[in-house]
Amino acid sequence: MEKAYEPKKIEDKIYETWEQSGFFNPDNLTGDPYSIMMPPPNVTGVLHLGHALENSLMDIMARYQRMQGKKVLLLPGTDHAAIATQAKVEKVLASQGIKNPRQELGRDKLLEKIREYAENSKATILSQIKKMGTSCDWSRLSYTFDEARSQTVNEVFSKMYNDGLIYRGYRVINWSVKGQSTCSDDELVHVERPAKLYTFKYGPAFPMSIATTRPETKLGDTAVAVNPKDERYAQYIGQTFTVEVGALKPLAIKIIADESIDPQFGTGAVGVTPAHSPVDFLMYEKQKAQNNPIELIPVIDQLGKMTENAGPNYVGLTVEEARARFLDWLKSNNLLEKEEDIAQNVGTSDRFGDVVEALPMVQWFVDVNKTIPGKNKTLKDLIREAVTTGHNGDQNQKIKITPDRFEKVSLDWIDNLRDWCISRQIWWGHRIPVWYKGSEIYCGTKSPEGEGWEQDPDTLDTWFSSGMWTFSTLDKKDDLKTFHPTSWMQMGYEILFLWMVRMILMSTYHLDQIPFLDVYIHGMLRDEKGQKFSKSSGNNVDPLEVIEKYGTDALRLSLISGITPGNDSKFYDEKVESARNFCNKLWNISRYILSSDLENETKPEVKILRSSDVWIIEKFSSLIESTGQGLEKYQFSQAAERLVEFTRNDLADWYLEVAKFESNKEVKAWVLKNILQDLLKLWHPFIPFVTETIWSGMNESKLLLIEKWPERNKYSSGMEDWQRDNHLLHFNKVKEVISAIRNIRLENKIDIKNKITVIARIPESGNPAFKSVIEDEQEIIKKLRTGVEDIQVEISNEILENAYFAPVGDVNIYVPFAGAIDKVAEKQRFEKEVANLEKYISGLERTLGNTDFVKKAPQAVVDKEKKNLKDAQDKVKEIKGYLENLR
RNA sequence: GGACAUUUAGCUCAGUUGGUUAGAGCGUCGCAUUCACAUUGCGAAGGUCACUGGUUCGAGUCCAGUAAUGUCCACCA
Repeated sequence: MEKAYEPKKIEDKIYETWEQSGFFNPDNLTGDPYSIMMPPPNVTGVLHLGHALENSLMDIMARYQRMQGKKVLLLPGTDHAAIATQAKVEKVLASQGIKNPRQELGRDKLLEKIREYAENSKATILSQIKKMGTSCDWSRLSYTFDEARSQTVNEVFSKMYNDGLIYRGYRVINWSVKGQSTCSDDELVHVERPAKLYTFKYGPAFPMSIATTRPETKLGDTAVAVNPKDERYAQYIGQTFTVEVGALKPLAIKIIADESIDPQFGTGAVGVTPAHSPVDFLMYEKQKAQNNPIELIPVIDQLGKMTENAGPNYVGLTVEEARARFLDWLKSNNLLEKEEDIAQNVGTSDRFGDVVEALPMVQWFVDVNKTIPGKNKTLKDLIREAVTTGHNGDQNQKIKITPDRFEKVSLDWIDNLRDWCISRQIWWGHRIPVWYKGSEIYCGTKSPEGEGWEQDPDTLDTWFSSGMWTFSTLDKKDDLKTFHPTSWMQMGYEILFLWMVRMILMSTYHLDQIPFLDVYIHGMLRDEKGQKFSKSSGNNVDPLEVIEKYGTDALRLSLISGITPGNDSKFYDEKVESARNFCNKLWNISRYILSSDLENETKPEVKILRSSDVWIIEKFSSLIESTGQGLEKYQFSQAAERLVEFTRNDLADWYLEVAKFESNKEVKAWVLKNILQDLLKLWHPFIPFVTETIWSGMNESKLLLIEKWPERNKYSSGMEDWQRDNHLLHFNKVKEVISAIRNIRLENKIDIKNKITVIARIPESGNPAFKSVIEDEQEIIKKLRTGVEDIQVEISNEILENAYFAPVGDVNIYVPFAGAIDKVAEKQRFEKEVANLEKYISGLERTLGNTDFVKKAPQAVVDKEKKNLKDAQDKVKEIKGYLENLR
């Protein structure tokens, strides 16, 4: 074995071995099915650290479950990411001089360009996933835009259409002028910006003033809404006033009542523009439902210009120009009353970046509030059910969200859910499976027979297809039956509403099943300063570079260290570095163990186990349990932390050191060999490459990848509890003694090469029998190792006078080394300790003197406290006695 | 405006159902080194657990309020 672990040399080779073994494919595995669908990365570019984190989490679970003997499917894939990809490619093309790609290239050519880009990006992404060591089944690789997935999209669309859950309607939608497409409510990013709030009157005779930040839209006003309880305006409700503001026709403004109007804000009266405000559109619909309709006048078009309706003075102007002109008109007519600066939240298009315009258009919508035929439930109900009572009230079909606080957030979101606009005017995406011929309309999975049918030019919202990811990917024979609902899903909180909820909607509607049993929400990665990673802030980290420098295992371990569900975490070089160091530590531990003589296949007899053996076996046994539990509860960080602690502190620093002086080679061989093998198994899900490499040096033919998870009972020592406890107690004392000796030596600057004379006694033996003199630290370790009696040494009065006394539990050690002892420092040290102890004692006494405590606290707690008190008092007595002698 | 989260050592974070002396890693400082490992080991210093009040025999932990920071949602025109 090399002196240091060098990941670069082996990682690719190992991944290849795994892949060729066929065990990434569940068809080659047996056992209960366990499935994870990889959230498909967008084909807009390369993977970033967030993806690396996700791959680590998923792969840890997949490998752990595989070692549990399950038939594990981790299904990889990519997402065509409709708007995101088209926007990206258009930007690239623009930078190459094709300023207006849609017009200059046309539909087919532009799609060709995007496809080319997407394929490139896909190839890069897939190779990155492999680099991460992700154990996914490449034979089931999926793409949201491939044949099989598109087929499912058409099927589900048609089904929803036939169920009347998808409709085509004229409604106000979010329109990106820049992208020339709609956006759903969830694709908006709200940005705060300074704006001006203008207060004005439509005309001198109009009974009230209104306030607005968008004066130009007022050319399309058809109502003024007031709160019905507002006495100032109650008399006007129901009246219509005709005003002349320069629009094509005079505006008929009806005064309507609406509860949502805040009488305190502005003038308490709101100009209603049904065509250009989602809120106002709601009022428009409400009025219509109450048979008290108001008009709807679009004054802005899809290019962001004023329409004819806006009047001859405004038609063709941009909204900014129209605004200025309208304000001029208000001013010159003395209608503008106030102008104030306010902060305003505007919705911008997530992908194109421009402020969206609210426009009325004919679009396709998913009706979330309509009763599903034959079900007495709406889509909204289905989503709610899945996270509360369970699908159809079945608790086994309830989605568990970790951490659970996201359940509440989801419920709030569901309550506010409005009809989902699913049609987009971009070209990159699934074409809406609807065909028109004259007034005829056809919806189906394939184009209809006959001539003259024309398909709807629009494409579907990308989330419509990704919502089906958990089942559209399972198109192989029996896969759906075997792997759905999927076992576990992980995602960042930022796509909770965009994706998680839509998967629930699609799966419960289409399959009558929840999409996944468990969902784990992870936080976002931030840089050292807590800032988001992004290209624009220049702090982007390329996972491949990190891998190149430190190795994949180090990256994986650092990513999952220090994270807790749902909370953001910071990522920086030092973290990877220490993970890399750890991998190397594990490598060297193995190197050492494998270089020693391990010829023993049989478990040693209980009676020849030393206390250190019992100790490490017990520690390891509980490690098996805690690692498993940690993973079952998705406490990745904690599980890894415990593993590090065991590997580094317990195994390397204590057991291996002490074992160097172990005389019983057979015991050592069995313990070391077995613990090392099983430790590699525990570590494998986290750091697969280094563990597999070490493993391959021990087991020529078999892969660690499919080894069974260690059994705890293999490490039961088979001894009585009291016996085991004695061993553990003893070894803990040994550790204390060794530590104390180290301290003494260090503090007194005793060279390790000097002989230290150590004299110890066991107080409770009552009659200290001193036997031998021990020569140096390593000798001490050896002696201590074999039994307490061995370190009892003869002590003369002469030695006692110069003795250094360190109380360490029940074992007291005297180190006569007169010349080196700084008595003043020692005195201070002990006085401090006494002070601490006394503080502790007085606390305990207060507690124990409290009758309520004795009555109410559990007996075990009281007893423990009593024992603690006695121990502390004894210790103080001893130290005080020593301090007396010191004078 | 609403909701949620966070606040513990210089930094990054643990702290399971309340149990009395609050932990780790990094960093700092000191020390060690023929050893499987300098990608190492040992040790020390460093914290009124944001603040105020409450519940309790007992609060970092539960409750209420305050402050700071962050995130999400939202139709103040």
